Amino acid sequence: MAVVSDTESLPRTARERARREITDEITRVAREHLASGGAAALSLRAVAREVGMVSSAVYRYFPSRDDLLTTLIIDAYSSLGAAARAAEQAVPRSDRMGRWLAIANGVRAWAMASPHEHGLIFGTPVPGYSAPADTIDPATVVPLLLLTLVGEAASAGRSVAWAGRPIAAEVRRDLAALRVALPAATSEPIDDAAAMQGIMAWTQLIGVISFELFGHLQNVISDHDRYFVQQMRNIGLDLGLASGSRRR
Amino acid sequence: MAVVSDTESLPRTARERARREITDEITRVAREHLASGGAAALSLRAVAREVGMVSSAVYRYFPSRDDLLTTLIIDAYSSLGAAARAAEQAVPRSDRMGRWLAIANGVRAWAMASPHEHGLIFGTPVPGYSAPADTIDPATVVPLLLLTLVGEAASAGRSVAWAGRPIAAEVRRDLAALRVALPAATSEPIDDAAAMQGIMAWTQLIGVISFELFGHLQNVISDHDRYFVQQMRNIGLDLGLASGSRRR
DNA sequence: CTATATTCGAGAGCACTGCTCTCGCTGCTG
DNA sequence: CAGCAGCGAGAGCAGTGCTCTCGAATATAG
Repeated sequence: MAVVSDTESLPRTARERARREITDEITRVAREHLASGGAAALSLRAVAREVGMVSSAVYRYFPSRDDLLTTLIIDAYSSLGAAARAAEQAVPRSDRMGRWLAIANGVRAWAMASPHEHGLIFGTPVPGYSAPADTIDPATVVPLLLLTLVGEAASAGRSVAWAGRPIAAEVRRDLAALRVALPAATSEPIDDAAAMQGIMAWTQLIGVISFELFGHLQNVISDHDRYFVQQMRNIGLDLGLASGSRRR
Repeated sequence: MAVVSDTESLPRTARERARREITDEITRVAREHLASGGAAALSLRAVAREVGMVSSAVYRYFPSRDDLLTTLIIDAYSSLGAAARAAEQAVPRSDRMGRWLAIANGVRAWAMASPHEHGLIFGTPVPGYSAPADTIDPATVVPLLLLTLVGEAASAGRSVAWAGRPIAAEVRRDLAALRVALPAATSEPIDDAAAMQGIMAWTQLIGVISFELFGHLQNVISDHDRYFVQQMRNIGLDLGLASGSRRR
């Protein structure tokens, strides 16, 4: 008798197996519909039709359309996190600027390949919906990657461009709480200025991509590829990720 | 016979007068619905009911729901631009850092007061919708305000933190086209690095607000007010807007 | 001033949505 | 093996955007 955890247990009965398969099938079709039409165009009935069920049957698997969307949101976060991680690991760990640019380009490439997924997690939240607890974990992957990177740079004697600038006590408190969430082994604890600028880099990364994707740079930027890496390289320099000798 | 321009002419007949009033009434009610429920909850039928018409009658004034939304988008941009302008003009023109912070706080205050309007213009674009030409003009108010500010700082001998960093030729071309859009009288033409960092400030401004509004800083930042001005002040410093003597 | 043309509101209707409830069938389990 | 829980189908409800037709009010031309 294999002991299995009560969450994510293996399907024992045929019913459970079928349930899992059908659930997967529904989410798979839903993901396709999301990818082609966006969240607003995601119709539970249309998904049901394509799966070969009547709409009411889908409610055996997802109690509401929003729950289906929540699943897709978690999916999107995971997929994004995986893409960023994969991109980073293709670069030698000593090349911190390269890793930052790899993450940035990875996140952007993911967003361009799945614009509606990007819109789903970084765009306007759906009306009655509030992010359930399941989403906060996969959502932290990329920002944690960035903060780790800044921490490593600090360990290597690099400091952030904002180092030494005064920070309000209340903000320091928030940043302190954030510090403990970092994997302490790989880096020395980052200081407040580094955390501040790390979050700004994260915000800027998503901001630039969203601006491009949502059309806010139309008639301004034509060569989005080059503009993006230009912007990201500058941010990377401010983060203290420059290649070459220490302390510039 | 008063000669009137063919666009925005005064209502001459009773019909035209009524048409204008009813159009305004519809947009007014629609704006209320948008404010309380968001774009997704904006129902043409519900608006019609509240105005006291049957739904098909509304189609005499707006050919589709998306056209109603477009009107609301333009409204939102105008309102945002006015808020930013008003906030800036309450600060003495010589205090550039103060003006930047006023704009930033003004934009944020506007977004907090009208979160759904913010989501409408900076969030996920509505499905089949592509921004009509009417929106691009009011949309440029705030970024132009920022670039002007940076230009003035340059005239005063201040330079941007990214000054001197290399910029790809293709990006320079885009930035050159942007330069001509600026009101040349008030400032000397800004250089590429300044334009680059100006757009980054604009992106960061909206990015931070969107992150706050869309809940991406939950469990990270608790004192959003202070965090925001902290972030904006740092950006302001990088923009070369520091108060005090020149060339720090 | 009258006749014609335009504009407009109402109503019915179509195809679609999310969601609920009931009714049998089927597979699991005591 | 009997009974129970899970499941799919179907009908139905309230709502949506949008179209079309039909009188009535209004503007314009003769």
